[in-house]
Amino acid sequence: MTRNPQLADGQPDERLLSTQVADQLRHAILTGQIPPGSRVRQDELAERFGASRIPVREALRLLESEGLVVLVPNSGAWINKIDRAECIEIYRMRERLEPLALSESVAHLSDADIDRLTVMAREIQEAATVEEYIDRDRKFHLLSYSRAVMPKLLVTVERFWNLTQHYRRLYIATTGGEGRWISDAEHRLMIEAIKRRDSEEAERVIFSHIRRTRIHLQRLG
Amino acid sequence: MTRNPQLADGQPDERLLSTQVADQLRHAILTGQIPPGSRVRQDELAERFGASRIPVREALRLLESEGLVVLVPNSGAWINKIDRAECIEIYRMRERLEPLALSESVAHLSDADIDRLTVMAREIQEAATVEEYIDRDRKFHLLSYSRAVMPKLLVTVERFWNLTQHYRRLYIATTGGEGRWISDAEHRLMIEAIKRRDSEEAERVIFSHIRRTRIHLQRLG
DNA sequence: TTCGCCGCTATTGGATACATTGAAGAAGGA
DNA sequence: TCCTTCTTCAATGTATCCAATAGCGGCGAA
Repeated sequence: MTRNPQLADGQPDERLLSTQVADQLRHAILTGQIPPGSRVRQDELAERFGASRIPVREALRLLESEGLVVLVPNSGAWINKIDRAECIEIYRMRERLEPLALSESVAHLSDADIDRLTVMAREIQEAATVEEYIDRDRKFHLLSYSRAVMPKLLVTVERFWNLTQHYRRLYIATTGGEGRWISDAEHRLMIEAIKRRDSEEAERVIFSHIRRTRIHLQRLG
Repeated sequence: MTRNPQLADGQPDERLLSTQVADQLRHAILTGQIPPGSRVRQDELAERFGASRIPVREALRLLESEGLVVLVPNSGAWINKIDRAECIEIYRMRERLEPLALSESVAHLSDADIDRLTVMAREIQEAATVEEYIDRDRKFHLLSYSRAVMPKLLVTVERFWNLTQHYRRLYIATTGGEGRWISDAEHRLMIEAIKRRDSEEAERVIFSHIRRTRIHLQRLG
């Protein structure tokens, strides 16, 4: 009754139906299984997950707070179709926050982490499909930030990645081999800076990396 | 049935009980009416707002996503007692994001806005109580950012202000006249930069302003 | 035809009722 | 006395049911 929430680890209890529904829905959205702009009905989701509408509603509320779903009172829920302007805005926030995440992480990344990053960078280069690429790229960058002891920042960054997932897919699809080559080089430069524990240089590299991608997306419009 | 949510303005419909409950609860938390760390029971809130537990639960979920409330499954809800480390972390994110907000706003602030900022800066100086000070200071800074056409960023910044509200109160209470004098000077420098439409200088001033406050709070620990 | 009004229905919002959890306290033994 | 176990119950999680709303279609008039 008086269990201290400050001591509880942040992991939400997966036994709660609402979080299960939210997790599965989030996954379906991020993989494109449910396309942006499509409407989701509470009844349908409830049936799909074998639950009542209550946990479904709470899941939708959660995903709305993450920006993945748009709820219109008394009307319904839609998968958020993020427009170009919103995507650009998020990229500009990423340009400011991710350098901080990386810089705070650099000192705490283990040698094993760095080896892993090196392997992952190569695997990104070798990705054959768009899906493979964005999945590996995501894991690479999130690992590079992961040792920053700034939990709120990490959650925020991951949310931004989720929101721009579809645009990253677009980026990979529209950039030729040239864009891929530049990204791969930036990844290697970042790893080099990390190896030297040069957090300032790492900041600059990741900033440029995000900014360049943002500008590419801006030009597509 | 097919109303496009993208066109709907972002204002949540206040007629929804859950948002009403959330708004009132948020206000009660920010004013310190409900102290950090205290437990909130769904039944109590439901009775207090004359509603059932369903909208109360949704309100709690919303406030949890804003970081104001901590929910522990099958246990209960507490008002988030933000510890010093979390506060510092948020300040470090603010140091990165608010310069962007200000810089994007500078070009769009009207002359009337700038006059208003000038008046507000004076009113902050003249604030007699801590409550007056933090209220005016909050409105001053949020106005300075308000013309940035980056809605997500503005929402994020306001959330961070909400989360650190109690620590700003602490800051004002612990800093002597000296801290006040420096802040006031920084406000004036910021307005001067805005008047010259010098967004880069404005960025530097607001960065230093937040950073100095953060360091003061760190030293208190 | 086209515009506006009105009732219908699908869908969401909220209330009530039931199930489940887990923490405090009682009871029992070592 | 202290520890373990069981019981109990307060509080949350979920299901079901009812109310309210918004959008659609039909109808009629200009």
